[in-house]
Amino acid sequence: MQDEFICQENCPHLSKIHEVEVNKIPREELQILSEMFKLFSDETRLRIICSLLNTELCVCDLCELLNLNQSAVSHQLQLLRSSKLVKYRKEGKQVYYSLEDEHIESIIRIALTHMREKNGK
Amino acid sequence: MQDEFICQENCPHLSKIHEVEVNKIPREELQILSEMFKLFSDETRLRIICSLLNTELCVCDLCELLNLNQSAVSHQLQLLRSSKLVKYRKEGKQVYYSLEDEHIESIIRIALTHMREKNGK
DNA sequence: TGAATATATGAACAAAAAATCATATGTTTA
DNA sequence: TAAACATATGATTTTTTGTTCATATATTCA
Repeated sequence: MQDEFICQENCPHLSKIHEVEVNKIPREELQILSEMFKLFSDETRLRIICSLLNTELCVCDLCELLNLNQSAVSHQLQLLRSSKLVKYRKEGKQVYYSLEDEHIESIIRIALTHMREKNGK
Repeated sequence: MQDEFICQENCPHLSKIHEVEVNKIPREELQILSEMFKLFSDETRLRIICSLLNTELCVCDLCELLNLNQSAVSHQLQLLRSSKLVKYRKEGKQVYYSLEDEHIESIIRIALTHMREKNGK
């Protein structure tokens, strides 16, 4: 994982590097962040999240909406749950899922804006 | 990928499902979005992105900062480039990378806020 | 022009994650 | 309490993704 070969001349730019070092977000936070983004990075999970933007839904609704089998949906919900992106409540046989908070919607909205600017017509 | 078994009784909730269907973000957009989030989902790439939050850096600076070899960094930059998250300019032998726009910083900031609320002490 | 430098990239390998399958758990109702 | 139903979960297989190694490209400078 380590390198032997590193630039020598005017590169690397030591003062810049120092500045970035000083202002950097702690490594542990970045690790948690990357795990969070990982949850948004799978299309199935993203579809689940977006389906929950305006309403709560039970597992079965999600299967129907996403045209996926129950096991796949439950496995993904498990991941979303354990990272606190969704919460759930039980009612009889059913389990209703909803988004944990409003940040999630904000993130989706901004990402959409960026995406439409960059990739949109 | 498909299911034989789908809930039958009061579930699925047809009117809810219909509402979600109507308001849903188009599938192709979600696919692009998920690819974008995928770029944020790897810790190495996230470290690259965050290093670029306030300044442009050349490949070699990034190697030094992240303590990674040049090939690994270049491969990740290639991904970030092809999804238009970073741009670059060449100056002599060096190539300077910077973030494409401000949305990227916004996304990081909001995600950080969410994360600190949920996981912070 | 040839050597040194900075970066890019193809291929191979290793690690991680998603889907599937089988089955378990927990709730309702006949 | 047994059957039906809704969901969860462990194990396995398949697919994706990241890193490394080797090498290619492009720029500078002697």
